Amino acid sequence: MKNTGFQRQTRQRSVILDELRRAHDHPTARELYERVQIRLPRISLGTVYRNLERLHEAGMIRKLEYAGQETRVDGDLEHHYHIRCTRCHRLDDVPEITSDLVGQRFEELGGYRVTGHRLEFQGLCPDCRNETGE
Amino acid sequence: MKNTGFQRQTRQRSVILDELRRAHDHPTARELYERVQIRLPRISLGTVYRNLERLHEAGMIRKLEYAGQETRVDGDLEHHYHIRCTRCHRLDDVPEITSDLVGQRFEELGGYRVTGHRLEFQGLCPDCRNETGE
DNA sequence: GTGTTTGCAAACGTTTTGCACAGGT
DNA sequence: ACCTGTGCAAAACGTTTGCAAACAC
Repeated sequence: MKNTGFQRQTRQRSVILDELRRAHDHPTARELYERVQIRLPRISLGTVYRNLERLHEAGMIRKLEYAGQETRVDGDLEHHYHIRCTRCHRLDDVPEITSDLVGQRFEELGGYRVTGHRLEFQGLCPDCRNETGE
Repeated sequence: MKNTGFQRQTRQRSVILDELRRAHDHPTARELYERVQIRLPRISLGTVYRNLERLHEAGMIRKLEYAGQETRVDGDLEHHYHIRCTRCHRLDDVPEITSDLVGQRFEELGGYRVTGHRLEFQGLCPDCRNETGE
C-alpha cells in the first residue's frame, strides 16, 4: 500500500474522506464541515481544513481553487473538467470532452449553454527550472 | 461610443486604467494600488477595488480569479491564456496556443516546463436557462 | 509514553461596505 | 445643486495558526 504520509488514522479524517467520496457535488470546506458535523458533532472547521490539506497533499482529493470564490473539493480523481453557471454559481462536471478546444465553439455541454471558458497552464518557470535542475 | 455604465469620469479611474494598460504583468489589486499611489498619494485601496469591479463589469479589463490565490487583473483583452509557476507563483501569458488541447501533451510553453492545466467552462445552467428564457 | 491530531479561539490577508465629504457634470 | 464616486475605517469573509488537551499508536 502506498504511503500517504499520514501518521495517525483518526475518526475525523476517515469520516471527512467518506463524506467526500459519497458526495456527488463539489462541496466547499464549510459545506463538508456541516455534513461531517452530523456524524461528529464536536468536530471543528479547522480540522476539516487541516485534513483537506493533508488529503490534497496525499493526492487523494482535488482542490478546485480556480473558481474565484470559495475553494471547492472534488473526491473524484478521474481526469475531468467543470462547468460553472455564471448566474447561480452552480458547479457541475463536464460529461465528456472529446477533442479540439481552441478555435472551436462549444455551444452546449451537459445542458448548459456555454458562453466561455478559462484555461490555465501550470508548470515550472524558466528561473525555477534553473534552480531545481529541471 | 459605447455606454460603459460610468456616470463620472474621475481622475482615480483614469489613472487606474492607465496603469493597467501599461502594465505588462498581471498585478493584484494591492500591487496596482501601490503603483497608482505614486501618482495619486491619497487614493485608497477601496477605491481601487471598486473601480476594478466597475471596469470589469464594463468589459474593459479581465479578472484572473482562477488562480486560487489573490485575484489578479489583466488589462489585455485579447484572447489569450496564462501559465503559472507551481513553485514561485509567477504568472505569464502563454505566447500562442494553436491547436488541440485535450489528449495532447504540451511539454513546453514560453520557457516553462508544463506539468498540467486547468480548464473551466462557463455558461448558463439548465435551471437558469429556463428562468431567463435562454 | 510519545508525538500526532484535535477543538477552540484568535489572528490573518483579501475584499466589501457604511458613512460623511469631495468633486464631476 | 445634484448625486456619483471617494477616503477612511470597520466589518466581513474564507482560511490559517497557536495552544493545551485528547487520543492513536
